[in-house]
Amino acid sequence: MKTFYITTPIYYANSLPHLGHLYTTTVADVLAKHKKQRGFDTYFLTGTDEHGVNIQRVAEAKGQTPKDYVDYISGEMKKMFADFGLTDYDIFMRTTEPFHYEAVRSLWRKIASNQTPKGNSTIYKGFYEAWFCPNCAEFKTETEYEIRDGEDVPRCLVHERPLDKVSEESYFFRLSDYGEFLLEAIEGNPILIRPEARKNEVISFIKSGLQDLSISREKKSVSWGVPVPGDENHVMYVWLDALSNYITAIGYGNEERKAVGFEKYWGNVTHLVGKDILRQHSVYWFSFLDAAGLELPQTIYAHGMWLDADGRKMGKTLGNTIELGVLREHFQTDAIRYFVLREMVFGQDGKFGYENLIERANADLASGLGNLSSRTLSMINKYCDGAIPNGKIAEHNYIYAKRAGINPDEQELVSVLEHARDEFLRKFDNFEFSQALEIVWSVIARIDKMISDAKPWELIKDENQAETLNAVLYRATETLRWLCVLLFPVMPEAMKNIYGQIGLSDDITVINPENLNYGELKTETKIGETQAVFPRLDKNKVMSEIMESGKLKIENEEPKPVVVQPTENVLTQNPTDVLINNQPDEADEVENFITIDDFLKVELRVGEIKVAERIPKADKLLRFEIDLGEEKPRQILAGLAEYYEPETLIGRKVVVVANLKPRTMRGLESNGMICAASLENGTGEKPALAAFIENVDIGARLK
RNA sequence: GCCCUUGUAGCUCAACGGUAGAGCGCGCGGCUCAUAAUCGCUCGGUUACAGGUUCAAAUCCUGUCGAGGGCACCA
Repeated sequence: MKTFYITTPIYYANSLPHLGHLYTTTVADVLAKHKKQRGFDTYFLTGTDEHGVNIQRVAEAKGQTPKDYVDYISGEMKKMFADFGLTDYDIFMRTTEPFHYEAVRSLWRKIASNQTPKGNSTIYKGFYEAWFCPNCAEFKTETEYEIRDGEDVPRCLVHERPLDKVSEESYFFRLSDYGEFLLEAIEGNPILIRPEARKNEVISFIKSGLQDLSISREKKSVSWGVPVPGDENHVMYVWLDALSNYITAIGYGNEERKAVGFEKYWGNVTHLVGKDILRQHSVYWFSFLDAAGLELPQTIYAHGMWLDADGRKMGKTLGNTIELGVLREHFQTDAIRYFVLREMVFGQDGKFGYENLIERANADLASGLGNLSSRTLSMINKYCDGAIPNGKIAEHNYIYAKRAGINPDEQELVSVLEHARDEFLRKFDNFEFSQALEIVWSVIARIDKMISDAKPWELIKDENQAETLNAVLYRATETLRWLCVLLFPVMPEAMKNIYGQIGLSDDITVINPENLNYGELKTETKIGETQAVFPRLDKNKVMSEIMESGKLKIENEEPKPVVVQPTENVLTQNPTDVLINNQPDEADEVENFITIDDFLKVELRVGEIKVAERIPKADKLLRFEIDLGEEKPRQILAGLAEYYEPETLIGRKVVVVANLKPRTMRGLESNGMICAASLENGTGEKPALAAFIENVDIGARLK
């Protein structure tokens, strides 16, 4: 039997679930359901990565044991998955499972017993150097210390005291011997790393030279991890422990999971990862696997990140994150699933805004698929006593069918459906979900058009058209049946629902779309009770509710959690090697202060508007000449034309960013920026110019 | 500084080197089975710019500019 093994990253258990977790897991769930339908023996892994110094520290800060803490986080993750219907995973992997300890230790031994492609030992003991703050009693990472001008020794950000350079014993993996092996494996295989652009990045990273990788820490500095076999003074450090979950979960190196079937699944694994952890999943993971004498994965696919509706990165500070609570409260799970697959070109970054989601749900689901189902079934109720009519047209009635604009031969529709189905599957197999869905929607449009052309509500009045009417309704319903099967993995609940409304009761989860045959929908089948599957959303109403809940949330916000940055290995040169995770998480976002120096870079000055006028053919721009106490007034352009009459601004004193890089707009150079309070919540309210209550001198600097 | 990707309609995206299309949105008209739905029509493009190769370029090559990303460097 063909097998398919799909994994999400195991999410690092140091922060609560967010959109990135939901997204990757959703895609994996869709793929798993799809492959199951198509007869694959499918295995779906997700879970949490639960070791490491970060978790140890967060737990300590909360006065918990690390185990209690990761139990809590993984519990939250499972709850979130359940909230969004993501319950079909075969294992929720946790690296704290005893079987994983056993297996990863066995993997370590296996690797250690082998040699690198260049005949060296794979693992050796060395030293790595790190900066240690005695006051904190902790090693400090790049993000936790600063190097001041003219100083060599970094200072702890907490105590501002110079750090000690401490040399610590560590085991290293001889990654530097694997460059050629990796290049050969990756360059020659077009589907090993996808998409192509990411593959190129990995290749160029490898070509720039690989350094050996520290894979352990002394137990005295990091205790929360898997002990190194044969040296209980060390625990494994991050990657070897975390990545290996993909094999330990299916039975590598342990008895407990053996029954799952490492042999049958491993050759057919697809790893979904965020682009931020691709390198670890390729360079490190492939090398570990080779060192253990194991096959490489079939495909590792790096997907993009979700940006906000304006294309900016999401973050706490910008307040533009998508809140899972809001999604759950206001949107159908199936609509979210559809949206994330339809809206993002898989592999590229995508934009996620509540408004876009509402628009998609209304246009494609409510008006599109939902309405087609609704109009078709309601006509069957009205015109055919609620039973699927016969779709055949007798030859002597062809003339009437043609008169109604209907091709008497259903073969034309059959080829359309078959072609759409084949293309859909082809795109799906190639991870082109967005395009696959587009194809399905072109079929919906076609059936809508068929109905409009045939006008069943008129056919019913003409007894010569009885067969035409039946054929139209049969064709529409049979198409719906096909669409339910195709779309089931994407929108499982809704498609089951429509499938049931058509009057079908077999198990849609195992209907292979490849085997769909036109005409298998049985005449005389009684259709089920019809109901709207996709509710239409009132955009304004939903948006204002979301805004309201957003405000409430900010008021009730808990104090910020302790900031913990990932610990880095100082010797390896990859400070950005963050843990298994994807999407920016809260812990990364908390610290976002600027220094006084940063602020002083911005030269804010008081200026008086001398001239203000509209610019021909520019709807938004106004041209100003503003006196900043310089030789002559500056020309500054600002997008205020929609909100202010230029005349009313003359003589006003405003705050100007005086050292902004000049920029040309509408052919005019702008030498600064006028400061105004802007309401960026999309309500279109007018901005307010910054002003002073007291009298101020022109040119005065603000600081 | 080096490298990768990308630039097509207001927006999101298509288009083996062969007549630039679709969806959404906008405007007009039709229809009533349906969830203010749906159907038709219209509007919308010098394919970022400049060269080159070719019978033919959105597509291939070179350069410029813009966007995103990776690495290095700096902080």
